[in-house]
Amino acid sequence: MPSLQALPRSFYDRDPVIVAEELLGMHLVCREESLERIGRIVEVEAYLGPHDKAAHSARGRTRRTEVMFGPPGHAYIYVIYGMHCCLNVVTEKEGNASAILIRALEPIQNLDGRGSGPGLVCRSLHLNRSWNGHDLVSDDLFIAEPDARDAIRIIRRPRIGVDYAGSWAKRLLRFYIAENEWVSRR
DNA sequence: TCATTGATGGTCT
DNA sequence: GACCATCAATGAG
Repeated sequence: MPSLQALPRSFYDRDPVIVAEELLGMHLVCREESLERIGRIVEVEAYLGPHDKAAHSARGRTRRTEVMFGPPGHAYIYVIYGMHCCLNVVTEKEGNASAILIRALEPIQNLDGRGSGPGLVCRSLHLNRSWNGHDLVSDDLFIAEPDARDAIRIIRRPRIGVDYAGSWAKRLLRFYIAENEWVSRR
């Protein structure tokens, strides 16, 4: 069994667009009660910060968005439409409030059901709001570079479900792996 | 294949 | 009380 090494905090402390593209193909690992769940990240969206009208942090620092404003390398998990959780990764220095939404996973190990769609990412990993703010530079929830990373082709598209954000809705901030069957809404 | 809708809750005004 | 970074099931074409 190869030992999976959590990516260092410096990985997250960079331009969110760069982090988003490099996250594609990485392995997301969640260990709970000796069960290890692993999914390959195949689809992400970048949210750039308070100036990005589509980002939660655009409405200022609140109880809900507190984690986004914090230091990089932490998990921002929120509930949407009452029944779904979405997993984000905080990027850049404390105060920038940028983050990457993990939209889809390709099952590698112990995933429950499909990992396709931002709500199902959390469901398949058994993540809930108690993980909000969790440090990803840890050994129970983290992202690691797999031993063999296939060459991938990245597709850039506008983000989903953010039509209210004016010109920001048109920006190509959604990234996914070309021709991957686990990507949502191809 | 596309459009509609129900389930469901936290956050902000 | 309105608004959502949703999903699955349904029914019409």
